[in-house]
Amino acid sequence: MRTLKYAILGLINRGSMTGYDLMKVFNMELVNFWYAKHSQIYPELKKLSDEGLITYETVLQGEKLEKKLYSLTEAGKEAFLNWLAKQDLLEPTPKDIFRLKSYFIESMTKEEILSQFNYQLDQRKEKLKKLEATMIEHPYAKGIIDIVTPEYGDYIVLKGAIMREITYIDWLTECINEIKNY
Amino acid sequence: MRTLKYAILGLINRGSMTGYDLMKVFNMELVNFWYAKHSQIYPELKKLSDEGLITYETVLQGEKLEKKLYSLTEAGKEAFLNWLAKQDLLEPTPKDIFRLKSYFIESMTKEEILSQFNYQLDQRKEKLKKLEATMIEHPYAKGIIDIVTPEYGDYIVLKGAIMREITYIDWLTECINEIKNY
DNA sequence: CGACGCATGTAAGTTGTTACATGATTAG
DNA sequence: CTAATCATGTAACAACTTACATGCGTCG
Repeated sequence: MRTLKYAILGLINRGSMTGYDLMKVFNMELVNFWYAKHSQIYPELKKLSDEGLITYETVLQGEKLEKKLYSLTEAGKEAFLNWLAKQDLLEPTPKDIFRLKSYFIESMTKEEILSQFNYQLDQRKEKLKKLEATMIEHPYAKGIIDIVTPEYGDYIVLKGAIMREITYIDWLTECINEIKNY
Repeated sequence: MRTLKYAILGLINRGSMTGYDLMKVFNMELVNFWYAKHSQIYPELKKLSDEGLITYETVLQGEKLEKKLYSLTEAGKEAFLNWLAKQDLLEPTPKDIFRLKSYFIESMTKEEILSQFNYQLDQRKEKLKKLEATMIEHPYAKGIIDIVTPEYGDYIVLKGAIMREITYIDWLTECINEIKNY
């Protein structure tokens, strides 16, 4: 489905970027729903360039270091908007190793189970704390709602990530309590 | 990380199965946290066999149709239990195309946004209904809790899947209301 | 006897990860 | 000056999907 393609087009649509910029955005801002390594990004940029969806101008960083600043062509913008407007069927449920292990819970001792669940819980709580810290910094956290700025997209996906994390924590906690009382 | 390998070992550990059985279990019972096509399962079974983790006996179904009934070797059982007991760091957050599109919400019109979110909501509600119907059928739904049977694993992952779906629906609903009132 | 499900496999292609490879710039 | 970060790429491999390919069993 070439999702990476459209993720890149969408980001460049927000403003011209280099491959390195894209890498940082993927692995810092979008990491809660999409990401990619630079080794996947650079070849994809080459491909999009060949397809005529993006162009670049070479910019000098300092004396020698060349970087490629990409922007969308008209065709690129159109391709992105078509993808965005297309209604998709539900994706297959994401894979989850911890849930898989939980499915096999009968093969663990009570101690092992509690140790596994508590470790998972600690990590999830840590992650939630970081997400909530990001939310506090967010301009929209104060109740300003203007849905036609990029910040609104940032905001709703962040809210979704927090809700998802809380639910995972609730599930772990319920399981732990049930197992403890057994 | 060879997760499919351990998923298969875990399922065969519950009882001898054929490749076809595994396919059905993956795509019906485990589908909420792991799955695989038969084209991935058969080569993996071959590999596990070569590694000495599983063996099979050929069984006749009818007059001519041969099927391979797989079971774990001692080494296979050990490999599975070691994997199960190993504590893992949090996986990267699963990718999600709908959240990605939501991130780019500023490039959609209000009508497009509402249409997208409502379509997603309908599908998610449909899915939740199916999960809840499965839960009603489940022996553990009545409150019997015995954590040392395979059914307990089934039960907690199903509960987790329902909680996850409800949260997704809540998120969509909140977004829709916010956008409607804008 | 026809349709659907059982049963097993391979081939080609896409997506994503890990490792290899190189060099410039900037902040302390 | 040196470590971290900026910057761009390729190669090999692993995981996964789609399509190709075949044939038996069972139910109506």
